[in-house]
Amino acid sequence: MKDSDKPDAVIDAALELIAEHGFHGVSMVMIAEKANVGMGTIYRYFASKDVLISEMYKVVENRIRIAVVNGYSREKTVKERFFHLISTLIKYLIKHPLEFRYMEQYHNSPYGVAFRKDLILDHHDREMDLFMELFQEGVRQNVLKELPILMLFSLGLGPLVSLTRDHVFSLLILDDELIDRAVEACWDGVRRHT
Amino acid sequence: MKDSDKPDAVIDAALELIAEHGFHGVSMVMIAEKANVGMGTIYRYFASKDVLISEMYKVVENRIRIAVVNGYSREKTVKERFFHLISTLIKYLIKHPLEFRYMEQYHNSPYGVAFRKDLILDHHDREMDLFMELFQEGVRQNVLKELPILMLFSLGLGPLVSLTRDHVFSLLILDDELIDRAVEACWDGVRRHT
DNA sequence: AATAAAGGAGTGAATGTTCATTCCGTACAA
DNA sequence: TTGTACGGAATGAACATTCACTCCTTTATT
Repeated sequence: MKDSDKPDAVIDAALELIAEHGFHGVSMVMIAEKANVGMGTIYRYFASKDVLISEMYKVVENRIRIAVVNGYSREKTVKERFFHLISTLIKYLIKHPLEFRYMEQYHNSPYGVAFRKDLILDHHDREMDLFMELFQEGVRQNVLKELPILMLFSLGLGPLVSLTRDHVFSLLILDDELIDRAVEACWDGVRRHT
Repeated sequence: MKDSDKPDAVIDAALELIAEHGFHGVSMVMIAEKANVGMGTIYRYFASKDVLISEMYKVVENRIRIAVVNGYSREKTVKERFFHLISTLIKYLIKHPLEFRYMEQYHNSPYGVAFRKDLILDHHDREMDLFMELFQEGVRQNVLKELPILMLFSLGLGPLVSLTRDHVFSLLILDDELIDRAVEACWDGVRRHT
């Protein structure tokens, strides 16, 4: 065996199980079994279930950031960048439904609440900062509506979450064309109408 | 004592506790204590914790429906109706943050997933139907974008959830003017631009 | 009207189960 | 042989649910 696949195996197993059954529907035994690992092994790498869950968050968040930053250029127009960010994000999440479901659960749990405050108030997250920066620039250029940044954020990203969820739960099938039209609609929501 | 306050007391206590600590952060003992009721009493009215949680959903859903339907008239234009529905909904949820938090948790839990499918596929929910009907009419009149109804739904209501959450967690203060501007922006998202 | 019996709402300690976490034994590497 | 990664049975705490009991109200009986 390589220099320990184990932690990764644990994270992958946990991701799959939690996406399906929720944080509290999944026991450490279930995770250990799915990962083909002993109970004790999990605790060698993660101090507790809570720590495991938080580590998973960081892992997923990082994967998303990497996907989204790829191909992003500060040289492009605000509109182009907006389109790139939103549609890349939707496409990534649709391709990785387990990660999407995991994130959704995390954000809507007691973990997520405290986290959310830090995130936005302390500006610690680089992915978020990308959006902040973009929206700020958009407002400065009179391209976007003159609203609090956080509101632009909700207007631009709120539909994304809802749409992705519908797709993940097969209530709707988002193909590339439909995604484009959705992003166009989000853009209509945030952009300034002369 | 009146003809049994107990079940209501249980629901109110549970609502408060669950909004704060999440489904699994709340034990039946905690609920009983907060409601000033014996453990066994809860089980006289609700067969299990799961049943209690589902009943609570129905109660909250109904309160919301009543608030939203009030003042709604099929005679008004699509735009007027859209504004009425969305802003009434935001205002109600801001006024009842416990109910908002409860609903959010429910929708993002294993309960909510199955539920969500029924809801949309079986058209059983009257509040939802109000939106469906409105969007359908809007598309027919060429007032709204020609997109799947479910997409219009996400575009119109996605930001609402996100905005309300920001307000409830004090990341943003939504006054009436800001709400109006937010709904205006949502409208820009779904409406057809000539 | 006074008294008794029934019925059922309300209670909370006791139960059995589930789970996170621990800890000790095993296997393998150096 | 010593040390390190691993496994999984054992532990104890927390929890949902039950049940035998206590009122208290309503109804029946005299």
